Amino acid sequence: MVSPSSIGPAFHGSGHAHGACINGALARAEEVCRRSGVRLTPLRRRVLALVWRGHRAVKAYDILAALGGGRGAAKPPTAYRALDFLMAHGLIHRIDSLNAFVGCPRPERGHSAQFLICGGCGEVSEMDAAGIERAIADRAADAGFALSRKIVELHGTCPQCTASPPGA
Amino acid sequence: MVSPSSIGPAFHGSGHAHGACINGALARAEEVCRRSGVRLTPLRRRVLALVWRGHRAVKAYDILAALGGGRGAAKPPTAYRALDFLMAHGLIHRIDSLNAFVGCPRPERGHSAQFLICGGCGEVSEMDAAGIERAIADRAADAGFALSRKIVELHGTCPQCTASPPGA
DNA sequence: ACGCGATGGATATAACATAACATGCGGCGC
DNA sequence: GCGCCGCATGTTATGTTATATCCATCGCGT
Repeated sequence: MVSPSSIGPAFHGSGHAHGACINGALARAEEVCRRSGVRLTPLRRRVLALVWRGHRAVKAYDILAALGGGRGAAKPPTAYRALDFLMAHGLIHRIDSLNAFVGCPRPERGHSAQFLICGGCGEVSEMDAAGIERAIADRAADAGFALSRKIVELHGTCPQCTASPPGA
Repeated sequence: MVSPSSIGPAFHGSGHAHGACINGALARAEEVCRRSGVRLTPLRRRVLALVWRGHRAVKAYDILAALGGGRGAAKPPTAYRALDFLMAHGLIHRIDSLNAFVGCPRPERGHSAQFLICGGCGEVSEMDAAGIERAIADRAADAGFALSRKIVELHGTCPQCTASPPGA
């Protein structure tokens, strides 16, 4: 194992038992909401599960389509409201460079994260790298700039895709 | 001059002679295009000047509106094509978290930049901080991740706005 | 004149996001 | 029980951002 004690930029590849990821995420979400005294309603739970369908970033309109396919189709605000709630409670993150959302593996901790985004398989891995945080904080301090939101989205190719590209 | 040898996270505040910024940017752009053997057409030049109207990020549809106000209004592809060209040649950057574009003060150098974005005045300052770059490269290497595009967008409040908030 | 590539115009539509208002439903005081 | 309140969701409409596709034009080499 590369990074035992951090979130770790571990890419999952194609063959892992993903059900455990989803169930774990839902359980952590229940706990977070219980502690904050807010309600993880069935709709919000469904949306969270949809975001956790994989380790890729999911688009709002894909959520929407999955919520209500046919006639009684869900409308955009339904999805966006649930997503806003989940973001407000740190259960998901928005990836601005993709206009998409990804589940947070550590919702318990208020954190500012960095993301590795593989252009091959689409997988998004969340890090909490102290070195990057520190470098950013130092440079902002030099500039007299008071930081609020730090966006670090790193695009590239994950180890698995470097070894065996998806197209090959 | 505040930061003689670096790009410097210098915020300009409200009172500086901005014409020089625009003219300088246009002159650098001419030079970059000349060297690359591509054409800075009148349209592209106009769009670049519009992006440089200030040190804030500018939205594509604001460009569009400025291009053709009335009946013979410019159409979206006109603006996006010019913006794509300017980005391809490093003359402007896209700020993903704002869906907007900002002029690059150093188009000569291929660089990967970080941005400080003030929520008070809207000013965007470009940095090229070696420490941040290094921390990111190190962490990506640890993860076996091959970087291509690095997005670092830091939201907060600039020194001027910290001292005297725009609303006050 | 002819072909060719680059440029930009025109039309249409896709993709992403929010405003404003209506409805349902559960808790709570009384 | 009843009225009221607040939250969550549904509904309608619209605003914002971006792209696909096809076509007209222009400069240029031959």
